[in-house]
Amino acid sequence: MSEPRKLEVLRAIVEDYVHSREPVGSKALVERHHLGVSSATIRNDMAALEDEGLITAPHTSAGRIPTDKGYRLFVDQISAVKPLSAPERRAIQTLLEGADDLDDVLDRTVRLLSQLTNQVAVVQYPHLSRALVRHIEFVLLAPRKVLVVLIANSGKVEQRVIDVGQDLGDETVAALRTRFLGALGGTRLSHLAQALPAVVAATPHAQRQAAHALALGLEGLAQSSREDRMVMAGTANLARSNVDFPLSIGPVLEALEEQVVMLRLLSEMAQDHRGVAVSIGRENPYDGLAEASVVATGYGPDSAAKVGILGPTRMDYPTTMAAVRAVARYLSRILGP
Amino acid sequence: MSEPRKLEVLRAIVEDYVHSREPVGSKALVERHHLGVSSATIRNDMAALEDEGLITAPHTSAGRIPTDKGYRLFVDQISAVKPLSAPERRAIQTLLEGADDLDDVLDRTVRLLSQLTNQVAVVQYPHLSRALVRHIEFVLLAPRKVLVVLIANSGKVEQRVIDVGQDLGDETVAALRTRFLGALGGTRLSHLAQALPAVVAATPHAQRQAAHALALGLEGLAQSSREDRMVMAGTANLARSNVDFPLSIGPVLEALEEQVVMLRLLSEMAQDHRGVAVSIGRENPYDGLAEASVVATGYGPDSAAKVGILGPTRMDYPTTMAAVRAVARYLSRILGP
DNA sequence: GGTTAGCACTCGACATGCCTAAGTGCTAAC
DNA sequence: GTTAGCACTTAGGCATGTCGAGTGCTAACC
Repeated sequence: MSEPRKLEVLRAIVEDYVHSREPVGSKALVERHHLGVSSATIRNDMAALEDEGLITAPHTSAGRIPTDKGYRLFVDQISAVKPLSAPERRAIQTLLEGADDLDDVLDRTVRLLSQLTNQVAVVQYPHLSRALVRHIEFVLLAPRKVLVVLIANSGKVEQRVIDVGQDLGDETVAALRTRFLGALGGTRLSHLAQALPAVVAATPHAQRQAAHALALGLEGLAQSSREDRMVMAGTANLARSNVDFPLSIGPVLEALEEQVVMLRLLSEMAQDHRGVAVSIGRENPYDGLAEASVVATGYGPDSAAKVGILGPTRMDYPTTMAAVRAVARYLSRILGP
Repeated sequence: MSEPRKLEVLRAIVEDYVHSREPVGSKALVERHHLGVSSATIRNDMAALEDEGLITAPHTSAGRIPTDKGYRLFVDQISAVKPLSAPERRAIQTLLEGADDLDDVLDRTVRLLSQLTNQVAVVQYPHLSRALVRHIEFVLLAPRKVLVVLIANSGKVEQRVIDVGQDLGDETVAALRTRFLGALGGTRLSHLAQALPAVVAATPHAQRQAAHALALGLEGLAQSSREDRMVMAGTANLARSNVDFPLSIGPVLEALEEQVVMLRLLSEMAQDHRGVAVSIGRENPYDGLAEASVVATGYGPDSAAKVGILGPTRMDYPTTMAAVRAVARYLSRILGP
């Protein structure tokens, strides 16, 4: 029994099953692939693969389907990343280049990626720890409520309403704004937290409380903007692949809606040597995704922000990985300097 | 055959069917409701109701289920809005009062509403045609790219990157900003479009092109912020009520994802005398929602922005309508002055 | 030792036939 | 206008039988 052929059999099983959605048997295998041996031999190989936990039979007399472990081996050792077709590349390029806004870019990206892969696409907002403070604005909404706006030179705008804890007038707010902006304009967002105490300390005693509240607000904005939001598209694709989620797509939708879950998942995934991270079935920390796989990769500076897709474990990994990687590259280029 | 009893029969059918999800027959009807007549009489009434297109039989020997038209009559004439339970009221109040940010308020609102009704909840961002221009900021990102930020006194911030069509320096941008802000600060957003040409006309000839582009950008922001975004929660509820969407929930998810569709739908719905708008099944202009109903109402000033839910036509309308109305009221109160 | 042919066995998928329960529509009597 | 009774329709459950795909095992083969 030769090792290489066993891997070849696994590859064939994965490919056929992904293609047909039906358990694949030994006979069909020798017919569709020219393996050079008889079905009986394949049966022996399959029994070995089953012993190793790489494939499993849904019931006694059915073909085999890959397990999570089988997919993992397939992704890690067997599959080659398929290059995208020329039209696909062109579509990515033209579509993404038409965008102006950051929101617009990300929106187009997820739509594109979901269409390309027929899965749910997600993209995380880019981090901006490297960005500089471009502008700070305080807007008095009510005597004690101030809208704090932080504009970074990267083009990102963050805002939040905070309670300053004391009544303020328009002039005071304007003065505070000038003070903060003068001291902090041009500061790196990542250094904002260290620079803030000095500004607060320098304010007149009467405004100290408000200044403190405002500083906290700004710090929160700089912080939260790091890994806050994500955009999503193509949830309807989940419904189409209804059959692939035996129980229901409910838990999957819940996971997608709980952005915290998805963001943690994305950030915890480690990219492999080819620059793409894959998390398969029960490898996912979240139970609702036990029958789903996530394919993701980083983009932008440090590849810190993530873009990826989510679909059933039974997916075409090589093609999907290629699409995710290609989109991430174009995205990096567009957002790059 | 008495008219009042016929309506009573329809009411009973709707209530039983919503409760049991099974076609309801004449015999079960007289047992569960004390109608004071025999099943044969009910059968005659049901035949009449079927002739009028208010109910229908899935197959020859099954009970009847309400048609869209039947639900419509039920909602319009028969049902009484159920008041919420005291705990529910308290939950709404405490949950919504803990919020600070506008984003936060809307986010909590949809989550709450989706839990309350077990449906998908949507809420549209409040309009700000009445709001005033609080601040305008131009940030030079690249020689020809400027980030335009419009801050309204309502606390809403809109942003967009535009191509100004000519190379600009930092000083020029600062000058333009001062010019625009000076001329437009305090203007109503709804009057912005009228006020802009004068500002453009007053700029030096060398900056005219950029000023024009910036004006267009600002106009777009004031415009788009009207009915731009919406927030959504509870899509997982769709999966739970799988059975109620015979074909698939795919088209429904598509509609929800195409925010334009939902926003138009919401804004086109007319509220009835009780202040709630209901759109049932095929009444919806969008084909994908042929088996869904939308219950919505306005909130905030002029009730211009909408909040509501989407679910299967087979839903508990009275309770749902009560929940939507209650949440809208609390929302108005929180966002009010 | 690895490979192959052959065979008994298992089990899901499908078709058939039968029966029951639910519900209807109609008619004739009240 | 209401009711009782009855013939009729049909979905769904259940038992049964058949078919085909696929497996595991054994014995023979290279």
